[in-house]
Amino acid sequence: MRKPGLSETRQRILQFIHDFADEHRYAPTVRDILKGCNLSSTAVVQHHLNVLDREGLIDRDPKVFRSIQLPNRRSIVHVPLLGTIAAGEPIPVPSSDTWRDEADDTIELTDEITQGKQVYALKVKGSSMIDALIDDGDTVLMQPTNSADNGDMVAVWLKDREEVTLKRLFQEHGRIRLQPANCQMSPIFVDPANVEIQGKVIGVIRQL
Amino acid sequence: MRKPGLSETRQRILQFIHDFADEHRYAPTVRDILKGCNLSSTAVVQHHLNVLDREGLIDRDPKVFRSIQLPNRRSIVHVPLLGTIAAGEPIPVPSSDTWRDEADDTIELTDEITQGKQVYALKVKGSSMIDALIDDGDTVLMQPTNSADNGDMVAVWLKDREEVTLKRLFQEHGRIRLQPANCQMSPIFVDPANVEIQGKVIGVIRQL
DNA sequence: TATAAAATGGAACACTTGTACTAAGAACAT
DNA sequence: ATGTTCTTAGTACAAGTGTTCCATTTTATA
Repeated sequence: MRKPGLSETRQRILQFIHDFADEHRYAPTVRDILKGCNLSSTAVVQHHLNVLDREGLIDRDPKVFRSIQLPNRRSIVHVPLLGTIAAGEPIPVPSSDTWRDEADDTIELTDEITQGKQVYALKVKGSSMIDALIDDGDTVLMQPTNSADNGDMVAVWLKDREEVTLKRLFQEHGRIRLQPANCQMSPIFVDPANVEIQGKVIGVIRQL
Repeated sequence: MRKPGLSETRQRILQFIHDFADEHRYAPTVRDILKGCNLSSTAVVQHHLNVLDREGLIDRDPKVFRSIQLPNRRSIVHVPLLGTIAAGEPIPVPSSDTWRDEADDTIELTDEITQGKQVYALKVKGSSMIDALIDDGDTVLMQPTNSADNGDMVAVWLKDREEVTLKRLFQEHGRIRLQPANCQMSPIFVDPANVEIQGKVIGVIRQL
């Protein structure tokens, strides 16, 4: 955590900004920092803020009060919950409409979880995804796509069986191997013409 | 989303506050709202803000610029990542020290995921938790406790086998039933003296 | 030790932002 | 119509907040 080459005072200022923002949900002023760090002149704070700014350790918009921000700070993203995923039915695929439709449910995650990607969420219905280590009631985070790299966990629609399944996908000379996440289970092999990739799974969330 | 009994203009103001905060990471001023909502006097904004405040639809600290906040907003919590969980070793149990030790890794989640509870995180090592539908590399969210209600998913240390396992726990007249999350698998029955509850699992996160 | 560089103090100043006052238009019921 | 209430305008002022200047002290460097 401690950055070398950073004076004790500036370290304290950074920490204070962090804690203050955590507590109040808005950034501290120069004078807040002054009191919070036991300094005795706004000029001192000003000086350190300038240095921190120059070194990229804080962001701030001059002309905007209370605009000090710590970079690399996680932000909250609103992930639309577009419906359910079950074995017997194709998954909802987002249109440009559904992305911004505020009327639907959303779950709020940090971008650490979504990895900064544009994702949507589906609630798992039923126990058919057990072999992907996904339980009834879990939430899966999907990235819309029609293609995938080898090894990606994808939601595929198997045309002949008329069912959707979550598996790791591998292209193998003329056929496709679908490998369950549970390593104790066997893969299935299908004809490429028989599979339709509906999205890539980038995460699973289970709340108990 | 749309609150009934809320004038069109005030609705727009709420929406603007939300969007502005999302974009800038700090709250709008009266004059920001003025421009953003195509109004033409600060007094109008002021008036609507007063009404919204009175109705509890916004929070703000008079005397603090840019302090307008929307209530019910998710906030980010820093969950300490205290170590790993594997079959063969007891899990790290947090002390009051480790909670605030900033040197350790943390993951940042919304309180929607942690359900507002005080939790810590463990990284799963190995495939021994497969029957709990938990894979190698998953992150489990734990709540420290020595007791549990029937049906809770807990981390228990089995003294005779010297291993930790994640199961649903049920007290049954003189014995304890440990039920795997995977319903296809059978429960095990153990002597109460043989189990030591190390924590309650309140969530699982998998990133692919 | 001598010198430069960095950090600190105190205070004034300028800009940002919230608030109050007044007046006028719009909606609405009597 | 008439009055009441809600909304919109324009403006001025007060308070919060960032910035600058200069002097002083402390720390680092040769």
